[in-house]
Amino acid sequence: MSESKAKTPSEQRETVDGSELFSLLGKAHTMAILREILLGDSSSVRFGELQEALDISPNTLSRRLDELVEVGFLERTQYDEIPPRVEYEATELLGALEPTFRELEQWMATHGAEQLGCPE
Amino acid sequence: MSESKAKTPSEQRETVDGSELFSLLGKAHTMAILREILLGDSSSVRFGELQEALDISPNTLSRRLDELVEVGFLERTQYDEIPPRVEYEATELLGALEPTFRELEQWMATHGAEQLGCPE
DNA sequence: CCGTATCCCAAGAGATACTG
DNA sequence: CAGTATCTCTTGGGATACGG
Repeated sequence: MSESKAKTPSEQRETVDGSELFSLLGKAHTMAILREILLGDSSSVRFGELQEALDISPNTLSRRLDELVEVGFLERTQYDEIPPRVEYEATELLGALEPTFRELEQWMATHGAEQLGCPE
Repeated sequence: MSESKAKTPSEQRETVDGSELFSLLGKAHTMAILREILLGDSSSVRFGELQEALDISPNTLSRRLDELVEVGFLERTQYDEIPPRVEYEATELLGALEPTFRELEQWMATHGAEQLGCPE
């Protein structure tokens, strides 16, 4: 079992200011990504999975994931295998927000919004 | 007591889709505005108040308010007086989101974010 | 497989000046 | 007082091609 994981050094700031955070939430695909990870079947997701499920161009998805890691919402784990594998999963920080998240979804369901994320 | 109110006709859609909504939340000053109205002392706010309190240029503030009215978060009431007066207040729709909103604030307080909104 | 590097185009935010 | 009209500048996202 040579797992050989490697968490990205990730210069994650301990403090995140609110404006930055909400601005990130409003960016394209962010909510869809979080939804996939937080409310999806598995607790972790691979790059390709997201790309396929949400139909995002790789550069945009990459940026979004970076940002989410940077604010401390996601944790990136890289497995040194061939072919390469990378998993993203929710941090505790984000986990603490899950109830709120579900509440939001509930609210949306009540008011005619079909689903989160998925611009266009 | 010549009140002479006038609610803006407001072509408010009944259904709002999630992406549009989160995108709006992420736009500059949106959260700050909602915070001011939802968690502020008074339940209604005037244009000038917001402009002063949040330091936003009038055109941007105007756009933001329009959008918030359009998605059904705010209600605009115009008083036909001189000088003109306009009040914005939270709709029931937004009101239903207040617990979630407070939860979010709580979450932020716990994690080092000082305040919502206020970009830069 | 999981990205990065470029280029281009569109949306958005601020400054400023002006109007009902 | 409460906005609108422009204009400009920046940011952001999609497409595509390529790299470890």
